[in-house]
Amino acid sequence: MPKKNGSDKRIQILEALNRCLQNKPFDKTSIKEIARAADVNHGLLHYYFKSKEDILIQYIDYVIDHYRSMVKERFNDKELENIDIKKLIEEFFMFTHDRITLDRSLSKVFIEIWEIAVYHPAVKAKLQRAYQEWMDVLSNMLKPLNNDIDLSRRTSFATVAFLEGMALFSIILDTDSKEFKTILSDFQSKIIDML
Amino acid sequence: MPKKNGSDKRIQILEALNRCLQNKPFDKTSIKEIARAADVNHGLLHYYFKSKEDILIQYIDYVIDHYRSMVKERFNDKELENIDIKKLIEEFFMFTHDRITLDRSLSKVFIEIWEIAVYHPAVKAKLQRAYQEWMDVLSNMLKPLNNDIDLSRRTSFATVAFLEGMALFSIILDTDSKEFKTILSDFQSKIIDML
Amino acid sequence: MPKKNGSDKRIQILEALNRCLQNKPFDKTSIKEIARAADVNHGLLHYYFKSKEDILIQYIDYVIDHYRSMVKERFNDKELENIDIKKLIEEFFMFTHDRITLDRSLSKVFIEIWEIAVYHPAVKAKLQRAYQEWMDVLSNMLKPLNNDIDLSRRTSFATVAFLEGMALFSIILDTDSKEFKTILSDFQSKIIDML
Amino acid sequence: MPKKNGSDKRIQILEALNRCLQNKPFDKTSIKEIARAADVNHGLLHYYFKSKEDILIQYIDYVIDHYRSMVKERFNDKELENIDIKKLIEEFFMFTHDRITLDRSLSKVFIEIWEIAVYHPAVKAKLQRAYQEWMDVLSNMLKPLNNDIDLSRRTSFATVAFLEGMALFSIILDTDSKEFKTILSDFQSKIIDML
DNA sequence: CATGAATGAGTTTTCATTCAT
DNA sequence: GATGAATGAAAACTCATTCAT
Repeated sequence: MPKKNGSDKRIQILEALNRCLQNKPFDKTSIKEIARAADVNHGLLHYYFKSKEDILIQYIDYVIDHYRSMVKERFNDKELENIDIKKLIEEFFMFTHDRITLDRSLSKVFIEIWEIAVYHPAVKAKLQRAYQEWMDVLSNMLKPLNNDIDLSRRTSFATVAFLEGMALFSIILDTDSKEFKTILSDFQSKIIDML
Repeated sequence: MPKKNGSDKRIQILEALNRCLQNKPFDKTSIKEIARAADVNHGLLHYYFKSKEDILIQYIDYVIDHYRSMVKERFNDKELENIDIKKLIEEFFMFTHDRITLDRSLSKVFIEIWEIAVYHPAVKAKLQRAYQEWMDVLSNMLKPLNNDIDLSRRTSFATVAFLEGMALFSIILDTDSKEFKTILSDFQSKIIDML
Repeated sequence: MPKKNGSDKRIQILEALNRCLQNKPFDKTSIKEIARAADVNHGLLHYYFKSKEDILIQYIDYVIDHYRSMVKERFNDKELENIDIKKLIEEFFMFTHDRITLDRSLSKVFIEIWEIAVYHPAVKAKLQRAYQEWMDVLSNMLKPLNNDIDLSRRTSFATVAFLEGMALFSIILDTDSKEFKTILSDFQSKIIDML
Repeated sequence: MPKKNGSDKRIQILEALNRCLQNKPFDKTSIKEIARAADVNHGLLHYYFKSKEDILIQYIDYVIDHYRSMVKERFNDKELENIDIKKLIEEFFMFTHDRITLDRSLSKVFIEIWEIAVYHPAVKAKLQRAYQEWMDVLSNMLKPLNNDIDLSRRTSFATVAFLEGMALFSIILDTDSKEFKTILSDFQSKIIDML
């Protein structure tokens, strides 16, 4: 669904918030700052959103949906059905690394969302659903290789946990980028080998 | 006159903050709330700490030091020198799982600290040091097994990333506790096997 | 839509401060008191001014500009060019006495501004400029009478110092008003005679 | 009355306040700052003084008494009775210029006291008494020269006003020190000539 | 839809003052 | 006389939210 640029002030505001979150946590970002970043009048934010919290919720939905649809587009296609499963998993990892784990701007935002989720049940539920989906996609790929549903599920869980840990460390630790990628792909090949 | 009562008001306040952080993020916790939780007058917080931020910084130091010393006590002992290295690593994982990864109250706090670190260079630096130490301890244990410093370092990095991802998921996902522990110990044995 | 009402809230607030300063020094006047005197919500003061200090600075500018323009209007006119110089000086003193030195409300405010200037370089600079202008106007009037620039400048300096001392005493000492005016006009005639 | 150094904590505190007032107005100087400057515990200030305001009042008394006694010592002596009156007045001006008008630290403090006096009747009364005494001393010197009590009083009033205006300008305007002294002594000789 | 003035609750912080030891 | 912990009132300032235009 290509958004006609500027046609939707709502999206414009959510993207402004995304930019703001690169510099400050949500709680320290005022509605006026978001408005300024979105280049709209601050009063207008209350026309499109019923409260500051509502902006946050819609923003989180927006981010999660964005990545959910990215994954869906790439891996739910029919054409993938005939592909070699190991190759598919490899592609999945490549995609995940490049588009998610190594996207620093996204990782920053996710650390923020984690923290919000800890204290905010509705946000927590959203995250749970998103992670569940992610694990399910991976789990379904692993199943054919070992024919053990539980093991596949546990392996997916561990893998996603590892990836999120790596996303965290990509922001918190100032690790050399080459080293970081080596660790990521080492792990990936070990997972594949193990199966 | 030994200052027996009142001498530990500082700790009392930091522990009150720890309790507060189980319910609310730091930014939404007012100084008066911390004071109430610590059962002291709110003005006193500014007697012991120069600002709200100072409370946070001292709290983070307190938490990190607490765990650092726990690890130091357990694994820097001479007696460990003669122990079987595989057994030592196993013990290290058991310790880490029980005292850190599975401590939900601690994990909650750490998600909060991660978020703060993203936007706060001094806090980030503290985290970096703590994680580095943790990785170094593990790395030093792995080295004798594979004689490859770089591999040991990367394995430690991946392991700690995985553990932090698991800590995150212990809070964010409502996973069955048994399943969670299984994933944790599966991973541990795979690591050990690999070496 | 011409902003007729509300457009002058800024002036309204500065004039409220002027009234407040008749009763209390600036530091003892709270923002809420100024707001009450201006009959506006206290939050609004932070909408029009970025801080309490900013109110003060803008107030001082307002006061100084007010008097500067009063003097400019009266003495920078072309028509003055042909007038008898002694008469002009006489008029200048009359104007100064009536509109400045004998304006008790203004003198009160100026004593406050002096004190602030002592510790506040930016305010000090504003005062310096204002006094310099005042001395220059007078100096330019005296010059034709004695053809000595330095003497004119020194006489102006002394005169303005005297007038400010008198303004101070009009507030601090409870001198009989008639006596006070006599001293003022005695001095004026002596200055004129001397030249 | 030589004060045995350190024997009188009260004086020690008042002199600390004097030092503080070189940097900050009284209202912005905290009791703890005064205590630190006096090198005494801040709780002690409330032993020697009943409130912060009491420190201020006693300080003002202390300053005024100090200068009153300086003048008294110098000009109330019998030996002055036989001296040439013009010479005496000259000495009086010299003394005043050197010890009061040109004492920048004192002038700073006096600007502060003026401002306090504006809003504080008791302080105002103290200042009135001090200025009255000063004018009386001068007036009594001038009387023999013109045999007009009223004129002498008015001349004294004007002279002291001028001197205080000059003290003000010595702090507020950054006038060249030589020029400043010239203005001061020019004025002095004109006064003397006039009589 | 858009604007920006207005509101008022809530936050951190300061600090004179008290008081037990 | 000293000390320094403790108290609580009051201050400046922020900001989400409302609303008239």
